[in-house]
Amino acid sequence: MRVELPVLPDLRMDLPAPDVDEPLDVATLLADRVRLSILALLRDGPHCVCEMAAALGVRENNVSNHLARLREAGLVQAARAAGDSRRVYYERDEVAVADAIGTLVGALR
Amino acid sequence: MRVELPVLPDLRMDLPAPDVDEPLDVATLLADRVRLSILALLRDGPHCVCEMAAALGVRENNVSNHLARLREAGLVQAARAAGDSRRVYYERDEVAVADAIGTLVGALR
DNA sequence: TAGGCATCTCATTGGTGACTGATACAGTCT
DNA sequence: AGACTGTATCAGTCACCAATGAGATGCCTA
Repeated sequence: MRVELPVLPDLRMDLPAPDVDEPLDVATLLADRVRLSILALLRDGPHCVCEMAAALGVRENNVSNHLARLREAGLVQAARAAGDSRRVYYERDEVAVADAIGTLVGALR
Repeated sequence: MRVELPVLPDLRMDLPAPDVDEPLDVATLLADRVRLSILALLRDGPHCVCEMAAALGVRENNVSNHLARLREAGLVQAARAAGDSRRVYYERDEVAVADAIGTLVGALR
């Protein structure tokens, strides 16, 4: 859809490039089906790696790889199960998730 | 950081995969430096292709490619300049941008 | 009309990142 | 101890997507 502008603006060839490094990191982190699904799965409480791998139909080491990236970003935390500490349960850091969203939204508003 | 869980949850290997198709599309669209920068540049009013290309230090056809994707997603609109209709000014569709953000945020909350 | 400018389109190519496979590590059970 | 489960790590491979290059289109000016 194309609308006519009322006046001809003069060219501004000196615009500064916006700093999008941080929001870009957030968007890049979210722009993967497995990672985004993990964060969605963890909305309603912690889950272990094997549960998430089964839910998403991907292999456990693959999930583990993505969890490592979410961990490094601070969006999730790991906790060994008390009864069987072979299993590692992950939960979202809600504050960090909210911060990340805020960073991304802040770049657009 | 690793905290012990109080009890051992029983495994839930039947979790449904969350539907993240739409929020994933949004995140994928934002997860590019040029596209995210374009949306940031357009916060304070319309700009033409050459202005944005200069600001971002990339070639015009490259910017045009990314604008085409943002257009298809409905996030920006094109308008020929009234005085010199060679130039095409782009502006954000604020409603569509807000919707896109809402879609992405909704997958995480 | 010709020539130049601004933008668009599209096929090709290069680089980044996700998946794989193998291996290592941590914990459980007999 | 040894076998097994669950998770983590890492190098290698492959697919996808952004940048490029060439060409086309639309508009302006002389």
